[in-house]
Amino acid sequence: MPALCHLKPAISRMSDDKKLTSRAEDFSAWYNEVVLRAQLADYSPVRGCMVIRPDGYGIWERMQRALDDQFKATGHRNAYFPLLIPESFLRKEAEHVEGFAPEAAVVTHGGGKKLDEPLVIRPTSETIIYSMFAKWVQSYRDLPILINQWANVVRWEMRTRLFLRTLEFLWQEGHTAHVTHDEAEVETLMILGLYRRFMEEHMAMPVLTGLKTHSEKFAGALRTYSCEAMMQDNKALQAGTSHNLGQNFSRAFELQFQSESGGMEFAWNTSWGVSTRMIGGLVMTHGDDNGLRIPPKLAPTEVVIVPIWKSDEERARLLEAANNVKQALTSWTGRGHDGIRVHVDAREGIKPGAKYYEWELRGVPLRLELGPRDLQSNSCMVARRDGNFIGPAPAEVPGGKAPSRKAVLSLDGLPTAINDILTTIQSDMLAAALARREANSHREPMTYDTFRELMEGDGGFVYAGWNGDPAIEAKVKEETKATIRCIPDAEFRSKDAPTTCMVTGEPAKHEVVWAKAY
RNA sequence: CGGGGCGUAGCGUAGCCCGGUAUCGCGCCUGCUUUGGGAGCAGGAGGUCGCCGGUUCGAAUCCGGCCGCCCCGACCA
Repeated sequence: MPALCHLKPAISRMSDDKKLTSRAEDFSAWYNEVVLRAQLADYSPVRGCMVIRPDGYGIWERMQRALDDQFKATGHRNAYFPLLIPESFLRKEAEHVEGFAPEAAVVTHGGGKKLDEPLVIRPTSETIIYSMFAKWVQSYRDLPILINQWANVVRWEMRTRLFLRTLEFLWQEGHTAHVTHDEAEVETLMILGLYRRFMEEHMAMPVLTGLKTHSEKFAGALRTYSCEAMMQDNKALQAGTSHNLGQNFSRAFELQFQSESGGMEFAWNTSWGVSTRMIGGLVMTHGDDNGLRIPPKLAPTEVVIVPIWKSDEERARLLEAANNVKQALTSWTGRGHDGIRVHVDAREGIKPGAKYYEWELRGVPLRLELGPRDLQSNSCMVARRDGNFIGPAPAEVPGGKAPSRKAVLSLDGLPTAINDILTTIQSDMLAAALARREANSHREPMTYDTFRELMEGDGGFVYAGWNGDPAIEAKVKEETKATIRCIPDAEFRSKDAPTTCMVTGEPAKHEVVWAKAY
């Protein structure tokens, strides 16, 4: 089928070279190679769409599970609203149309006939959801409504990147309706905090939270808050958003309720979402020149066991031993009902070293090597994907050679030891990512000239004063490609907050964080 | 939509200027020897050279048209 000829990834020097393009050499080529070769995703026959492969989807499933538990714990329930939305719905909220009309995919035909009214494939579901809420709400007693849905959405983007920006992507969108503005604001901020904790604790990806400026907020929202992460090329990735929608959609869809005092009032709404884009963030936060590194909590496979044998007799013995170790780990109850997720690489005809490289590329946090000598001593060799020592670093090695980063662990009590190491990896990854972000954040007094040089060079996050004028924001974007990522929440602000606007020298209205962004 | 580049095996490519049905590497399959950091040797499978048309005895190669993809500029989780 000639139509499939464009499926070739646009990547140079991939197959004839076992090594990845390095991050320093070409960060975006590196990213594409990691995503493809770690088998997270592949290109689809349709431009801008992607297939999420089992290893990528496995990460998504773990993200879903952790988030879904949190949504449920905070009183939300899942529902599902349809993919197709009447085009007229999109038009009912002025800012919303403006924001999404250009990137809407529209269905004009069905059943072989032209439709009376075109249907839009949801770019987001505010319109259909609040129109339904309007049917379900009569009284303040019906509020709040706390709904979440896991769904796919379509936005006809011009330039696409695997996971970061595709025409179709998977996400979760929460939609709530409340009696008061303040209650909606509390919900918006609660979810923002929930996202932040998820990104730190599960993704090991530090984020700063804050308020979006008017030009960067969601079309149709009163206020948008976001989580912003720093990738290894020092660009910002907006990893999650939480919106206080005010009464904009309530008014558009007549979502009214009778209040305690008997009058009719419009409900106050929030919406919030995170998407498969987070997987791209994970790759660009933790990956190295050997490939992917997945934090244990999100890794579909936490431990890979590579048995080593020479003869057939040894092979049988080692495979049995490997499976016994796997059994001990998967059935371990030390962290509740979920055992440790283990894979035994029993493939023949591939040397152990080749397997090591492959599992490192694919990001498995911990590798366990099991050979005849280990069996003899009732132990195994363990290596951390993040390259850190297991236990304290050896003080010195004779001959000045680099000390081995593998450690010998006894097979007795192995699950506990492995679990401890996984926990350490998880926290070390967060600490490393946090240190990297801080090392590339600039809180020193900054002139606009210095800022421009910085944005032409290494980039990073720049904390600076802003007079609050959208025209200045636009000018900086025009001149440097950097945008205001957010007006940071209190805990992220500088101790000595800038008092003047970086560009005009006028009194600063806010301290803001500037960066180039994905 | 403007500017640039490219479509040859699963992937990366040579050949194209100077027409004679296709090169090499990686991967894949089989066998033997290997297996504690990317194995070696031998054999093998796999391509209507993006599509349509033209020139020609003959087109991957020359000519025309079309399609698609990638990169750079105006939008975005």
